[in-house]
Amino acid sequence: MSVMTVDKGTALRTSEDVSPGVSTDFLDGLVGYRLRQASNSFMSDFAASMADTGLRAVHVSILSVVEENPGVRQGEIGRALGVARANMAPLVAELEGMRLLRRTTDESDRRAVIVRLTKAGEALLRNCKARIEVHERRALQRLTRSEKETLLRVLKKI
Amino acid sequence: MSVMTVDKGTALRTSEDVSPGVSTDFLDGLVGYRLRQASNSFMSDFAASMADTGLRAVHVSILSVVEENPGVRQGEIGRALGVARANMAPLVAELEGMRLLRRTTDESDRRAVIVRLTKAGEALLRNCKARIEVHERRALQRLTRSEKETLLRVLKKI
DNA sequence: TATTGTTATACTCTATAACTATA
DNA sequence: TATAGTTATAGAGTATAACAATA
Repeated sequence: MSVMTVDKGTALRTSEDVSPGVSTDFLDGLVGYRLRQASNSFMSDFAASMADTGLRAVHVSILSVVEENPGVRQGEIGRALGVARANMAPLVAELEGMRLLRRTTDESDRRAVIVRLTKAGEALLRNCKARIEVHERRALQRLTRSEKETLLRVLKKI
Repeated sequence: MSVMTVDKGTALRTSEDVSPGVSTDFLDGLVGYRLRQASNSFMSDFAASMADTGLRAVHVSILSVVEENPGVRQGEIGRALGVARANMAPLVAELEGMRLLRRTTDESDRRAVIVRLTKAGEALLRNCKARIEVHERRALQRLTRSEKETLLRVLKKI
């Protein structure tokens, strides 16, 4: 690269492997920026490891909530996960289409839909959980046990 | 848009006041899940505090990189931020349309576009940085100084 | 009237392919 | 041929409004 910009002084550059010529010092000091970078890299890597199942992260989240709360109402799943009701409908329909869960009317409140895993849903969720454990270990392998615990605890407070 | 003040914003929503009746124990133990929850809540809160400027987070990131690297090429900004070239074009065009930066052809390589902030861009970026400082302090007010430092350091390693 | 779920819609973010103009 | 930028497009995530059935 032949074009040089004006000397910016004594800007220390840590180990940045992306675009070594460009400074991002202000952004690097922001928790919000780092949080989004880490989350995006984590999630895209996870999505790749789940590709052959046909499930995305949100599908696995739903299956996990249904497993822990058999007979939970669809709206409760959405509230627990922060997914709007309008977006829960197609997601749950997809999972039902894959025969991973069944939806039935709640007879004590016929507005509500009750959700339960099928055997296939339980089996696939078990498989996904194993992948998730592998992925978390791999993605966090550069962190000490203490750092992982601190990270989880601190993220809960944000 | 004339004089811009720093907004104090609305109440923060933490991850602790969602659906107490539904168990999410498995997800709660996953760093990937907590990371995404924290990042989403952080970013949506930040977006709200920026709404009246007409800028989104990615716009501010671009302005910040241009400020730190006057005369940087458009493609370099994208590489530094992890934004694909195809997506940089409309983003930079938006900022140019707001008269926050100017694009000129690099005469030493006429394929490339060189970007510089206008006075209005410098002024609005200063305002945005003040908002960001307020937002980071408020979003992380429950963390100790040591926790913030650990969080930043650990996020860099993911 | 309020709530559950559904449909339609829209905007952002991300990613890819095809194109131009320069190198 | 390769690179910088542009345009078009598509999938995923997120959000709101309008609606039907039920409470």
